[in-house]
Amino acid sequence: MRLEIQVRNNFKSTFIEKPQRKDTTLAIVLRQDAFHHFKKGIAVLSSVVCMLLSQVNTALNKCLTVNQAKQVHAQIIVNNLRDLETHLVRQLVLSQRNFTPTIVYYAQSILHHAQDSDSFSWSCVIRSFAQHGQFKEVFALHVQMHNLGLPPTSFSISSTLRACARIPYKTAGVSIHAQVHKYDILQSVYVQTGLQDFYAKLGDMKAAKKVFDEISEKNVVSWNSMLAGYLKSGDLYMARQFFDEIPFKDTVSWNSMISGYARSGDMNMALSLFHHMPAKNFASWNAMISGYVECGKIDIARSFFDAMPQKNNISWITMISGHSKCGDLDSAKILFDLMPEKDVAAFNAMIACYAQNSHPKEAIDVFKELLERKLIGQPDKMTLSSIISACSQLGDLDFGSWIESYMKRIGIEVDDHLATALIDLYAKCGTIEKAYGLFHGLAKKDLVAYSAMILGCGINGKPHDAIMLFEEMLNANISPNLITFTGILTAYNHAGLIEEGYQCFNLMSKFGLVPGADHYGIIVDLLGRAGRLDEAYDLIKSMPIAPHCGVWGALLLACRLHNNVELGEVAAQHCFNLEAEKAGYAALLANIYASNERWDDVKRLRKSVNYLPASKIPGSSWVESN
DNA sequence: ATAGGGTTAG
Repeated sequence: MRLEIQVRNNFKSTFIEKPQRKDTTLAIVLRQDAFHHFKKGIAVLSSVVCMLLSQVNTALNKCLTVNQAKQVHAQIIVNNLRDLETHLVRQLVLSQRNFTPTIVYYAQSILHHAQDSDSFSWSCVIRSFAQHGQFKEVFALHVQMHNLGLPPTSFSISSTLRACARIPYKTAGVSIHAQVHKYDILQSVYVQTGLQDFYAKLGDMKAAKKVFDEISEKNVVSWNSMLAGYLKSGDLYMARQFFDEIPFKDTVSWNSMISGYARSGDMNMALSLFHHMPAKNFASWNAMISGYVECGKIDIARSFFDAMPQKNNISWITMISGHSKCGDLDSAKILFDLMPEKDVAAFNAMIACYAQNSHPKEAIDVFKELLERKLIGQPDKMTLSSIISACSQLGDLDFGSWIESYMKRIGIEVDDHLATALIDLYAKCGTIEKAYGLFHGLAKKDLVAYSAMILGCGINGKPHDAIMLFEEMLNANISPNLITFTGILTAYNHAGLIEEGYQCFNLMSKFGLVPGADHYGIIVDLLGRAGRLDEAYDLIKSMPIAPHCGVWGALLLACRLHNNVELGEVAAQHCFNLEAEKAGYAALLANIYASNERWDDVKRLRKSVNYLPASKIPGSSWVESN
């Protein structure tokens, strides 16, 4: 009993002296203190536990784990205090940063069996789930609550509407609209705004306008949400008219309009609004930066970034990814290193930067740094998508498998986005059956998924599967892009189907696509392997864009296969001019000379090109043989 | 509690 009082007193003093946000040292001390008592609390009595639960969480700012909740729950049961159960769920849900399936499942199961569950408790949990992006769960909970005969509340409704807008799930939202009338809770501004926002987010501006017009006392949020709807539907003109009608514009209104112009590439209008707006905040500056990044004006973007009086994490991240899009890895890394308080999204931007610019090793290094610095936070779906891509580029299936088990461990569910990354990984590493399995399990097969699978079949000796998938994709009205064609042409190439490949290559223009150097490279390879060297050479000469090393390299390889000296020399010369790393090409050319017994040329080449030892190049044992 | 700015797969 004494201990109980002691805990109470100590704890109260902790709670009264709420940590000041600015004084981090004090806050940390207090938090540790609170945690200490929290542990004691579990051991003492559930009434204390209950008090600690609500107050410790305030002090600790999110730390209740499922295991701790289970301990507390056990105390609650033992002491027959079941009217505390939903309180526990609320605390558990409120204290989470990331919702793992375990937590979701556990929270739901307590809620279902709690004796004190009422509309209010359910609503709290629903709201929490909605705030953390658990939209499917939100809707499921809404239905479960309804089935228990509990009436919805204004804030369970507004949260569920938010979820329906995000999933998006139109019929559900409409049925909630009906429920709103049935339970007569349309009077709540939150519900009205939620409804109007739901329709606006789904692009049904007519319905949104109808709800909007019925709101008797419109606040600025209603106006802004409508504005966002018009902007989302791409109707800039309509949006501008609406914007001009807003009686009391706030910063959000201005920012929305600015980013609308910025997204459509009209930076002049964006800039003029930016100058005219009365008070700018972070988002105003950030919208300008991302607008300039989007239209490729990285220097102007950077000047805005540098001119900002204060930057937040989003400014830094936008700028890092801006440099990344231009392939300027150094600038990106410099900014990343300068960034004062990196969060997971900043790491994601840097990892994606390396992964997308063919530096997979560096991507993994940054990932490892994130894992080591546990305070920053856990990797999320975006981190892992990029990392899987990096593994795939390295062909590192072991690390990839580790990633998969890691995802299970920290409770990240494999969505279509991640599954597509894994398809690519398994396909590139030769585990095509696994890739197929994931592909069939996709909720929605989109362009990226098809492209990954087509390429996977192409490089795994299943050209006919690739062709089938390509047709299936066209039947599903998905238009192929340049990357899809890389995949399908690779398939034709591996199958040695020359005419079909050529036809497919010509098909590209029908989709409004201009073949890139990579596509030419594949066709050159295809023709070249078949011995049609002159045709391949003519194709290169007809290219409207400059051929890169891959194209000339393909020709050179074909010349090696068919021992053609003249074209081989031409191709090799181009390769030498284009790339610093000449050893491989030199070895190929030398092989051609050697096959033709032109030993003097071999020696001359050896002198003129400073190549690496032949052991680096497969199938080049010629060096020692003469 | 409703609104705005960023980071993910081929």
